[in-house]
Amino acid sequence: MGTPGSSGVPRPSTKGRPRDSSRDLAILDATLALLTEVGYEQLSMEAVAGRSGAAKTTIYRRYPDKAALVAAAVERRGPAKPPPPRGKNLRADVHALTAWLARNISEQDVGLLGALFTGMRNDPRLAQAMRRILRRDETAMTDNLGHPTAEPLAPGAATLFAEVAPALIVHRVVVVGEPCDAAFVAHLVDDILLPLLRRT
Amino acid sequence: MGTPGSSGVPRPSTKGRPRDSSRDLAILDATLALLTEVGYEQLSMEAVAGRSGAAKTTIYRRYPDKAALVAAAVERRGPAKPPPPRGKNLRADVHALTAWLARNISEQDVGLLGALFTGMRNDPRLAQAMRRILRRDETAMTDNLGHPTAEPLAPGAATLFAEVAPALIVHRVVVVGEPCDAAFVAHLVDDILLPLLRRT
Amino acid sequence: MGTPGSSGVPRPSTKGRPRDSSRDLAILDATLALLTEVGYEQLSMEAVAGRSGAAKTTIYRRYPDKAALVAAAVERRGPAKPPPPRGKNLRADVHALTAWLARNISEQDVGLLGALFTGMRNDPRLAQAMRRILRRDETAMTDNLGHPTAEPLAPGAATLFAEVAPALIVHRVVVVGEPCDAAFVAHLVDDILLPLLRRT
Amino acid sequence: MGTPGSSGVPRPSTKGRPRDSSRDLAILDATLALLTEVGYEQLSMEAVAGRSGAAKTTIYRRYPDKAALVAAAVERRGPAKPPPPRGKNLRADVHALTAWLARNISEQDVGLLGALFTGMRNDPRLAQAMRRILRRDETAMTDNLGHPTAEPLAPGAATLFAEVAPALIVHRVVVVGEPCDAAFVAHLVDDILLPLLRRT
DNA sequence: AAATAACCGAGACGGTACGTCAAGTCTTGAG
DNA sequence: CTCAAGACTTGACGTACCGTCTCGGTTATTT
Repeated sequence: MGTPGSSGVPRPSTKGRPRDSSRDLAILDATLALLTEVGYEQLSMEAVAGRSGAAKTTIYRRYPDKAALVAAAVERRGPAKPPPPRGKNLRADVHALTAWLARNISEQDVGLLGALFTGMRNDPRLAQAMRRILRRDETAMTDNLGHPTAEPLAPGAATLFAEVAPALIVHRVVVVGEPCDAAFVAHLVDDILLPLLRRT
Repeated sequence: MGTPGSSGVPRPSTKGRPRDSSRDLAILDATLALLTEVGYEQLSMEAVAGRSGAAKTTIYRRYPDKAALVAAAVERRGPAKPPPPRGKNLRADVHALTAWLARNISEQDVGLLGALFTGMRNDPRLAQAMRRILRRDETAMTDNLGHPTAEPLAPGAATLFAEVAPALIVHRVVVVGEPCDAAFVAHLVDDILLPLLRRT
Repeated sequence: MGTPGSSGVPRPSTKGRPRDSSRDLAILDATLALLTEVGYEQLSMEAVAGRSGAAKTTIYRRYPDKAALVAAAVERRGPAKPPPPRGKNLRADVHALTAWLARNISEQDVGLLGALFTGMRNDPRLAQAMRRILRRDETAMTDNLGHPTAEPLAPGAATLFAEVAPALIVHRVVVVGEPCDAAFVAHLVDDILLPLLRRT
Repeated sequence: MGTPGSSGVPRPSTKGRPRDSSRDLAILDATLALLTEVGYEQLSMEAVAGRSGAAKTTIYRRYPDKAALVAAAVERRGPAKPPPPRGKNLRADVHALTAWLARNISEQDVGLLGALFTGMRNDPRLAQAMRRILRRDETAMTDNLGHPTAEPLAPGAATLFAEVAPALIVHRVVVVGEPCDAAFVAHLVDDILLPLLRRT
């Protein structure tokens, strides 16, 4: 991908002036900020350069194009930690997890989806990377679900949760166009998720 | 929106030379064709003009910008008719409906989502229009579900189906990035949809 | 030229509804007004149509293009009458004539020159027409010069005056870019015109 | 004006990639060529870009609009050198100078006048620049007139020549619309210029 | 009186060119 | 070799007029 963390291809090349790592931060910070401000389509490389104080060359030396830059910026942010389950009450745990997920997707992942669409057409490998990031965030909660065994769950319940909950939240935000408020989260938990987790 | 299909408000304006409806067709056809060929982002007004044989001004007279053009092009296409339920076997009916929905979304609605993202930032009313079209397609099947009563369903089952099935299919295509093949449809029907429809 | 006054080619055609002569006036008035307001280049047929209340078709039915329209508008204005010579004092007569000419050229003919330049490239016959109008205005004063014989003049003095005076005034306004004020007129009369008229 | 030739103000800006001077040449050459081929009105920025091989943005980076581009193109051409006076025969000197001037104006300055008219309305400072160029060319001959003193001349004779000769030549070409042939030059010299220069 | 024909307004149509913006590449000088 | 700055090509944007072409409707003359 050409990101600094990647190992092989783009040769960190021991000779010459070393890359200024403060530039990495500035670039990715500016990208994230602009991404949430104006969205993916309206985000211009020129604006990233301007805000970060870096030259366009410096950005293009690191990332081959806009989509890669956005991918790197979002990847760096890292998977936010989901709230740990209390373990006593299954509904409370699922509800907390769902609410946290709804907030995360609404606030952060929407911008990513724009990048995904562009990337899908231009460079399948890039689309793959975007998907990996999105999936990483979505599946981050799988591990913590049902561990302390509040209640016996069907086998594959965690996987099922990780499949259904994000899908419905994304659909709500993007296609339906209404916010993931408390009522929606409750509906999601009580009418869809819990029946599936218990009965499967 | 000013699209030809809209009633009343934008004054068909009896004065002056009437619009050439063959231009409408040519423009929308070219738009749909290019949309599926190159996707929303790569679709340029210049290309639409070129392929349709219409001048750019003729397009801009009808639609204020690219997003409105795409919205109109997709709206015209109309909601494809879902397969009618046989009524004997609930699983067979749900499966047929889901498979049909998966095919439709994979083939047609993906391009729309790109338009939706751009429209969300630029013009909320446009985003609203795009959502309306997407929802219209998604809810088209609601009416036909469970009518001949193959099996007693939970109240609100149809609504629930219209909420969950499209969400998971879109998520599969866009975020997961894998095709909605037979195995996935079966999984969707047997592990998620049928349990919800029967038990709620 | 296609102007209503012209005799031959475009057939006033006795059949059918006759042309509305009020449209002629409105069109030519609007043209003259816009010509002085924004100049020849910035004058658009659309603006003439808008201001005159006539449709573009109505204008193009009368004049084949912008240059012809402007030519007709200026021609209609007609040659302003130069002041009659008093006859007693040659210098006074020449001065009055020159001052009148300077005013006329500054105020009216400047717009024409733009049309002339366009016409020169596009349609030599049109350029010819523009020149005829300009020359008609310029030579209008020839007849009245020196008739009551204030002073014996060289043969061809009137022709010489009609050749030199307009040339210097046009040059002053267009190329030098300074106004034809009293000082310039006096210089023109005393240092150039009178010596030529008396001595040739 | 921001033209490359201007000193100081517009910051040559030592930072960044310097402007490619070969682009300057290509652009101005193409402009001059097209100017003489099709005239000012028909000269399009797109054509200049095409012929010069430069992108439109490269042209617009240097010149704010068409008139400024034309001004720069003409300015670069520089004042053609008038023929040096032989000094023996005043009439021969004046005739040579006049013939040279007639040729120059007919061939080159006519296109400039079109630019001047547009510029006059759009930007007075630009019109000023165009006038400066035209005047520079016209007054280029003043210095060489009468220096070797072929014959005693009236004071201010050179200035008078620079005022009258160009005016009559421009008028002949533009307004009268007839060529500055040998007969006209002779008439100009013998009937107008020499009497003025000798007697004033 | 009816038919015909040219007129008129309005405005759509295919074009050409405009001047702007952003993308991604290239070229300088400095470190 | 990196960095900031900015010039460069490319291609699309949305706008303004051009000159032509329907429309529905309006006068006139001719049959």
